[in-house]
Amino acid sequence: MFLGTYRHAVDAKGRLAIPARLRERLPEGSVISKGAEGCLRIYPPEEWTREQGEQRLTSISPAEARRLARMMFGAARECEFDAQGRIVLSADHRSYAGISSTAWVVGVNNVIEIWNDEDWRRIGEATPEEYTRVQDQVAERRRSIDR
Amino acid sequence: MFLGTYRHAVDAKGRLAIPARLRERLPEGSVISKGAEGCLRIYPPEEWTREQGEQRLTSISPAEARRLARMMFGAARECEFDAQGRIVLSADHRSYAGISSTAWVVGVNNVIEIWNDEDWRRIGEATPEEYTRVQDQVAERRRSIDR
DNA sequence: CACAAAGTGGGGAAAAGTGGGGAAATGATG
DNA sequence: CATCATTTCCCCACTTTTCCCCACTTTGTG
Repeated sequence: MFLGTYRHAVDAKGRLAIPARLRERLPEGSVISKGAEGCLRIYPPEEWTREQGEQRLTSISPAEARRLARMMFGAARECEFDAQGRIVLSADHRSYAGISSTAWVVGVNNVIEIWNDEDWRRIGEATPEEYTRVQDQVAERRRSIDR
Repeated sequence: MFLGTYRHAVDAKGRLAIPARLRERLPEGSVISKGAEGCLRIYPPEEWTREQGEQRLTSISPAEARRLARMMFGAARECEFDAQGRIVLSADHRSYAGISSTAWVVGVNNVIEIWNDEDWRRIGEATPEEYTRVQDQVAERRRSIDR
């Protein structure tokens, strides 16, 4: 389980230190990819497999499957740490997430997300009212699906 | 698993460097052929073998199957690397894929695809909003498969 | 307060990518 | 069959990027 929010520097080489608390739970073979709402996501191996499953492309895959597979796998990279526990964010990933010299690293239960300052501020600094409203929305949605 | 998108130069001799990250997973006997939507595809040996099995022609094969097999196997070549890790794209392959001086090399799980600038931009590049939508599609697809 | 762990920054070696020259192979032509 | 042109591919040189290593700063902890 990944918990907590951390604000770290991204240096001129695009390196970002992953907080030790989170890193110690990230095994070899983790994957970083683009996530919803413009964040980057680090998936531990079993989560990546669960998400992407076996989207194997063959000569007879339907057009929609081809498009999805191209985007999902093309956007991803294996997550490689240097001796200081940093990963290098590719130029593509940085521009997708709007990240320049700092980033927020956030543990979100089963995955780790990486955000730029501005976007994270919008999400992380919710007022009690917003928090309550969102909670109720999720609950409502669950009920309507279970029915 | 092949991951990531890379933009590389294609020189006057039609040579294209395959990114080291992808190349290190490509054994001897890999095959390059034409793919859907105007891309080129590199198949590792086991994927190529699978295609061979699935596309074996018999007396009862439908016309489209015959046509697909002729196109795909007729356009195929063994993938040969020089000492710098480059392959030579044949004139036929380059014109099929509309490739001149640059190309995108994309890891798509079990295969590698090669695209020209314009087509890849259309298929692979996505704003966070588009990407979020595509991800939701993958999730939706999974749910309908699991059911 | 001291020590250890975590995070930050930069220099330099190694690897990856790019481009071109020229020998060898291929094939066309007189 | 000899000659010339063309293509292929092997080799070398150069540039750029990556990543490994070291050192310093900051933070956390006993």
